[in-house]
Amino acid sequence: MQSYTEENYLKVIYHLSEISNPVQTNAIAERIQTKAASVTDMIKKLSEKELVNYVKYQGVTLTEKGKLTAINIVRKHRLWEVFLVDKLNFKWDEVHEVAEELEHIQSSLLIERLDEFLEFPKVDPHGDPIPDQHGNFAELAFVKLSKLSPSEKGTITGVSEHSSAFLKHLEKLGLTLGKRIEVLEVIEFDGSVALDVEQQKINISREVAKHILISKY
Amino acid sequence: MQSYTEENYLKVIYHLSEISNPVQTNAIAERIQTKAASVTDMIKKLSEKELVNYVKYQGVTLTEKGKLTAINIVRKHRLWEVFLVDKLNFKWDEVHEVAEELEHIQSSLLIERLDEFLEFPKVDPHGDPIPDQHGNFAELAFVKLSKLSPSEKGTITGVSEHSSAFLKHLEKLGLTLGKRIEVLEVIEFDGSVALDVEQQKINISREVAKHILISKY
DNA sequence: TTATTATTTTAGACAAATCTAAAAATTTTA
DNA sequence: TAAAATTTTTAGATTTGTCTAAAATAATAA
Repeated sequence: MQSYTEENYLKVIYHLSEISNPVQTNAIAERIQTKAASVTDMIKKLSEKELVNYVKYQGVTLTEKGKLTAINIVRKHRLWEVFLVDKLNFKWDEVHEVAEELEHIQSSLLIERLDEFLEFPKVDPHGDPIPDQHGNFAELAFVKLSKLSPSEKGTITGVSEHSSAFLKHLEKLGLTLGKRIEVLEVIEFDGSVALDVEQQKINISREVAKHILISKY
Repeated sequence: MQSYTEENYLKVIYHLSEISNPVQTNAIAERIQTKAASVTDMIKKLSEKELVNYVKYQGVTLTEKGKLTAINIVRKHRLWEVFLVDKLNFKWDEVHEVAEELEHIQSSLLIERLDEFLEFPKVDPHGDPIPDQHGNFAELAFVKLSKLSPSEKGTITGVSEHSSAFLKHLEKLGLTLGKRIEVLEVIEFDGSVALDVEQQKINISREVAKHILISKY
């Protein structure tokens, strides 16, 4: 069994390793809001427990065991987010912090019953997939909006950035889950994208486009 | 804001002070599964934060501030128990440990929404009353006999345990529906209760008293 | 390819919560 | 009421997770 803190490190390493692998000490420190020295200490501890592979100065990767633990926390986090939005009427930009706490509750009975109560959801309110109890993700076909070319169409099915600033920005632009979009133009100068959303032409920066997930069907 | 550990101490002191006030160091140590020395340390800390009144060797009482904090944790615990039983089909004897964890989640929005979702329950699955967000308990038609203080009177109007062993025990003691009782004394040692029933003085354990419901009118 | 800069690790310290062992205070018993 | 037993507190140590400052390593630039 891992401590609350250890769980947080594993989760953060899991998320960061989707961007780059192995994960750097400083990247973890920034995400966890702590100092690099503290990260090194914790990494050593996780390494002794065989939850991560660690080579000095080279960064960390999760072991199979560490990855399963991390995915389990992600599962709990996303199920709780569904609960908060579907049952308690939280808005999608209000759920993250509370789910950060709830994800550490230790009871597999609780989480399986919650899954059932929510009718086995496959994605969370941000469109991120929810793994099953064995750590397997359902196959979901989506692409970053920033990867689409002019004239390509699709439906917004998720985001890969969950700060409330970002989510509020999207709401203001009318870019919410389920909306149908078409790419009109990709500006060479800065990579920004011109879109058609419900007959409205809007422009978004490449930074924003990168975090919008599109299903092409 | 209090730590997880501080919250636990406050909650335990709150519950123990219903049996005897002030609360002894050893009583807390036993409940929290720790050593008396550790309790003394924590009590000093809580005292500095003005959450408890502490006199060396005399035990502790909660301050108004400490009591409110404790009641708030009790509120959260009981609301989560209702959720687990009513929504996730937990049995009433499976909920306690999970609720012990859930009660420490910090989000008043969460707890108010949960209250609403559960349709503002007044009692938890064990029949214990759920205080409102200001720490007030609703006046209930029934009170557990174990909650009465010396000299309080009432009429036996129900039980919250239906095993035949328990019911036979009550018959033997003459504690049947409709009988008028008066609490003579609550024994500090084990929380057992001395009663007057039809001019007879009898003693019952706290465990039994907990399952006898009294109407005070 | 050496110098500079950035990143990471080590060493030693600190705060929170706990522990053991011994001392102090209180309560009970004789 | 003095001795014995119990309860509580103190003193000093330990564990977990963190920190600062300095040293080591790696990456980048001249």
